Amino acid sequence: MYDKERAKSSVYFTFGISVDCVVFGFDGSHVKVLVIKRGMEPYKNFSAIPGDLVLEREDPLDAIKRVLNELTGLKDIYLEQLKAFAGVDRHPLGRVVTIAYYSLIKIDDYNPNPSSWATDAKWASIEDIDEMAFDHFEIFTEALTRLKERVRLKPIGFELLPEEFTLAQLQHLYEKLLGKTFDKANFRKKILGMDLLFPLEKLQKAVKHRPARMYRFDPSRYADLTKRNFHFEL
Amino acid sequence: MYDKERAKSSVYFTFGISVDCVVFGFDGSHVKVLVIKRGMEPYKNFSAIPGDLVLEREDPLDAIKRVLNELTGLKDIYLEQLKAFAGVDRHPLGRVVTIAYYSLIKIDDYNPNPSSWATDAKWASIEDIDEMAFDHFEIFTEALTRLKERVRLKPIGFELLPEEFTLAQLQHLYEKLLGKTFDKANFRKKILGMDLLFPLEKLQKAVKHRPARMYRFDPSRYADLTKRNFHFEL
DNA sequence: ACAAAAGTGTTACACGTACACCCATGA
DNA sequence: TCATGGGTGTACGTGTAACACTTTTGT
Repeated sequence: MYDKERAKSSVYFTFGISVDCVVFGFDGSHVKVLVIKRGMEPYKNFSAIPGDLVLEREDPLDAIKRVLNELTGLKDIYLEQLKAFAGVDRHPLGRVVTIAYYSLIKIDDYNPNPSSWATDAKWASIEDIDEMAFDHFEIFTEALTRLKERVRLKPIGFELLPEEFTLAQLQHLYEKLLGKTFDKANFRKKILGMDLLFPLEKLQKAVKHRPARMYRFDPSRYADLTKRNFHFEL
Repeated sequence: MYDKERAKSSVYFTFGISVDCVVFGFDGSHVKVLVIKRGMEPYKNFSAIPGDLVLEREDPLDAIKRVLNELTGLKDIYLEQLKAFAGVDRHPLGRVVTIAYYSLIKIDDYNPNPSSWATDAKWASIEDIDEMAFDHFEIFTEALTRLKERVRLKPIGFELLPEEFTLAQLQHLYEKLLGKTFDKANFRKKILGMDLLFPLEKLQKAVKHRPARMYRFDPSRYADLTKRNFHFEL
């Protein structure tokens, strides 16, 4: 994305604002991040976080929504600002202030389609990330840390699952995210006890064992509970 | 602090980076914020958060440390970035990206001295803050929200107390910060059970009741425990 | 009938809550 | 000796941890 800078006036190089977004997904087994492969110098062939420069009269939040929409075709994605990265020499071609976001998407909603877009994006497991262009590895690391903190205190894990999911899927997600295991029975009791999940009649299909019940997160229920001084915690 | 912009070249107005810091303190009874009174338009006579423009080749973290040092004379203050505020029209004189921080200081270390500095800064109780210049009220609100979250999960409350403090002071602080009351006996058991506080021989003095024991937070102890997978939580 | 995962019940124990009580100091 | 807040012990209930067990499906 920074490649575009080359085409722009040098005013942007002396002082640019960009937005980058760490996009998380979950494929049922691993927590994933969306990375793109840079096609140009600097950092040619390095992995990078998707992003773009912010236009002169553009709100950064609009800018990052634009980037995400162009990349994935999705709207109304869960999105939160992480922090700004603004060191003097983070970009070799001139000073750039980057406002970093992270977002959570349902992985089924976006399959990187190599032919659809110029940048080739793909999902990478978070354990496999090692080096990245610029200070993107640092951004990724901080985003992951923040996600781990947030997911314990806010019911945002559901953003990474399909609309309808089983409790086993949910448990698996939390186990991967928090890096520990839960007892099945206790996990169910705790999460169902919160009264945040709406049980559906629908059952899992085409599994070679007893099919699990599907659930749906009920945001209005959560809003109600919040007013009554309820605090999600896992 | 924005007043300085007037003296600078218009390049900064078309695109400036500034740093602002929400400085918290605790006087034993109330959580306080350091506010300055603006002496010039725009927002003349409004309260504002201390801050300044970032120089062309200055790291924002250095910039905010500079501002805090100029204002309070202190160094090595607890400091954390909140987030960036970068809306297009937040500043009437031109686009400014503000990186907001918050910091915690021991209130005894800084008494606003009206004669010592041009800007007159003073401590205000967080309940009394209502309106501020620019979007500073929003910045303040978000900083406070973040502080409330952080203080539950990280042992940073001590940054707001003197080096040596009593358990009653600590309890009071948490009660004001989290907006609830704790049972004295249970609070002590919990906090002392964490093994983070070093009990001193010293006792409280000149109080007209039984003097309380003084404690000191032990950061090295905390570092140790963290390695053993301990997680602070209150 | 078997494997595999869903789903439930039971018990022991740790921890939070509530509250009563004693202690040390200044006036 | 009284008022004030420091400091501690205990009893009770709730919630978490551990684990065994039953259920339902596909092969």
